[in-house]
Amino acid sequence: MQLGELEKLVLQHFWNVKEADAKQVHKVLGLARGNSLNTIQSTLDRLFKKELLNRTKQGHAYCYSARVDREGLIAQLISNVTSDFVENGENSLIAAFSSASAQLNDEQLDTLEQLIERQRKIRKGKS
Amino acid sequence: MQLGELEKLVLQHFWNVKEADAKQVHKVLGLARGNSLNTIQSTLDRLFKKELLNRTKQGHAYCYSARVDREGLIAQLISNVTSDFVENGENSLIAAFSSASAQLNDEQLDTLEQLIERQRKIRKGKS
DNA sequence: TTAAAAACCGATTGCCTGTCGGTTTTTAAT
DNA sequence: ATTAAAAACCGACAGGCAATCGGTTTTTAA
Repeated sequence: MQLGELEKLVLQHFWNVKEADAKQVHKVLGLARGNSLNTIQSTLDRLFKKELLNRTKQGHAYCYSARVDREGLIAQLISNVTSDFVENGENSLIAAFSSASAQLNDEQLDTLEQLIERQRKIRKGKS
Repeated sequence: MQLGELEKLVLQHFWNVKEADAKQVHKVLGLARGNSLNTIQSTLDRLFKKELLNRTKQGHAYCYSARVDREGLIAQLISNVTSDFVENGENSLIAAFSSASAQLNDEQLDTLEQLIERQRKIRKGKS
């Protein structure tokens, strides 16, 4: 799934703003870029159809909100873009990590290990 | 940078085959898919321009070979697709992992930790 | 020298995002 | 209920890119 520039801007907007209708998004993003309200509406609709935004009829207009957070979208994008190069059963994130681990610095390696430990503890607590 | 289906197939081909000219690629990939030799040539040319394949005049025809290995390409694709969503200095893999860690099973968590350890050892050896 | 092989060029199709104009539907005020 | 405004919806077009290939030029080698 390909994301255009405006789509990316809109997604990032909803990571700051919780919820907004087309008019509000247009005021914040569209005017600065010279987009018409219709363009914003189309973009919101496309993102909704891509299941990246939620929407509900809020009285007059659709009220949109993020359906995935930033980390979730990143995970999804990585999965999409790498899936054709990953064996069956292999997890794309892990494959990606074995591809890119050399680019991480020591500190980031530590961070990742801490995240793993945290996840393990969560599971112990749940079982 | 967007990769089409045929482009992906060609790249994977060159991770198996070391080097080949258009005719050879066509014989292996193109005929099965019903692609003309010209289509294969165009695709090889595009991949060359994208700097994903090398080529050298080998007597009669260009001889193509992979310029990036699988891991390198995966790393590059991840970087491309996530760059608009990660802060400077932040690594997209770590951001993605913090979102997706809950979806990994225990075994995959182990695998990841082993990969981290392996990377650390590589660095010790180098320093 | 020349026929074959390969590269190169240009055109077309199909898909996707961005872009809106115009029409229909919904909402709310009178 | 009527109606004007607001919003959604529909359809169209431009621009970019992959896929596709026919046809022409260039290169190679017999």
